[in-house]
Amino acid sequence: MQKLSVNNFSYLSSKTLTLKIVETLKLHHLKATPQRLVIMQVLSESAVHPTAEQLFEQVQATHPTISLGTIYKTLETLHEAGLAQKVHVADSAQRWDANIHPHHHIFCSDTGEIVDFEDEELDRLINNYFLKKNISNFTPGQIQLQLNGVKINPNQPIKYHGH
Amino acid sequence: MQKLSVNNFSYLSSKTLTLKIVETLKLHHLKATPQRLVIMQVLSESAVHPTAEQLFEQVQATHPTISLGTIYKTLETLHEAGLAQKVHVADSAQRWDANIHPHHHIFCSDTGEIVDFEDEELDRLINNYFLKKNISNFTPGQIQLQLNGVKINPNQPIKYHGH
DNA sequence: GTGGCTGCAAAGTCTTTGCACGAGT
DNA sequence: ACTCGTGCAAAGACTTTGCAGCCAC
Repeated sequence: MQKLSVNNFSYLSSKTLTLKIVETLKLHHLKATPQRLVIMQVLSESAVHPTAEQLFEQVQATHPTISLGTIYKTLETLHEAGLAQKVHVADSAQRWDANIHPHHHIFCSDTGEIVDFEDEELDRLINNYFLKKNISNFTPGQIQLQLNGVKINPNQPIKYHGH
Repeated sequence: MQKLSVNNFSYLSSKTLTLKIVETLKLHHLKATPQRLVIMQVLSESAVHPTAEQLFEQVQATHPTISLGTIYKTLETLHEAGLAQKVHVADSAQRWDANIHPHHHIFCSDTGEIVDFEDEELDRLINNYFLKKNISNFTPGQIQLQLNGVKINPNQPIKYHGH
């Protein structure tokens, strides 16, 4: 089945994004409920890799009746459908990423900030390496790299060449 | 301060390992209590990257009076001293690793198994890459790679060239 | 109409905390 | 002796679950 990433459409207007989300949900045989639409939209427009709780707070601003339980269930459902990724970092509740394209993470241990890092050259490098390296009794899948460190100026964003 | 990894001494007899652990603790100005000795010994001899609970069960076999709370506190203390690493994987409580040498992880999403992966060539490759790549407003530290996948034969261990 | 989804609240799991006592230095 | 560490139990944080009613299809 074709997989559509929710947040590869950030150039779209909010209305068009909603349509795209509806389409994506239907492709995965999931009902396009208003709750799911909001949650997916907020997650896909977020840059912070939010926790369920953070997502809940943001969603509440416009949809105060959506419950925290629904956020949890929806995120798990999206994950099972391959529409959201879990991100695991130190000393934090489960965090979420709408970017389902294989990618890496830069993690600031001071602020807890996570920045997506995507680079073909790096992927080629690592993939070539593991092709040479024989790992027996194991079928490799996604490779995820995490670059830990600290921000120099906490008020400025982390950037990298290619952004 | 010199940092000693607890589990770099697996070739040592149990008695010598204990002495090494005492020495390591004192180096870090931590009291060498029997509880800490057992916990460090069990962790350093474990291959499964155990959770606090799993460690507790193993410790109980020989030291039934050590409490779970002490396991948690001890692990956190060891972590702060740089003597134990946290390992974050999907759908699991916090897991622990006595190997504090920078290294990577192979993770089987079927069995939850984690295998340490250490290779100089890979580290050189990645470090060179990030030296070229300019990431601004960020002081990079440890790079951790996780190779996700599934075991082919669940009853056999995962191995790789160089093991 | 029906099956899947939601809201609610309760329960479950994992982890931290406070405190009095005990032990290592 | 003094300070740090431990055991215990309670509390806290995070997440899942059960179920009745509702809504997208």
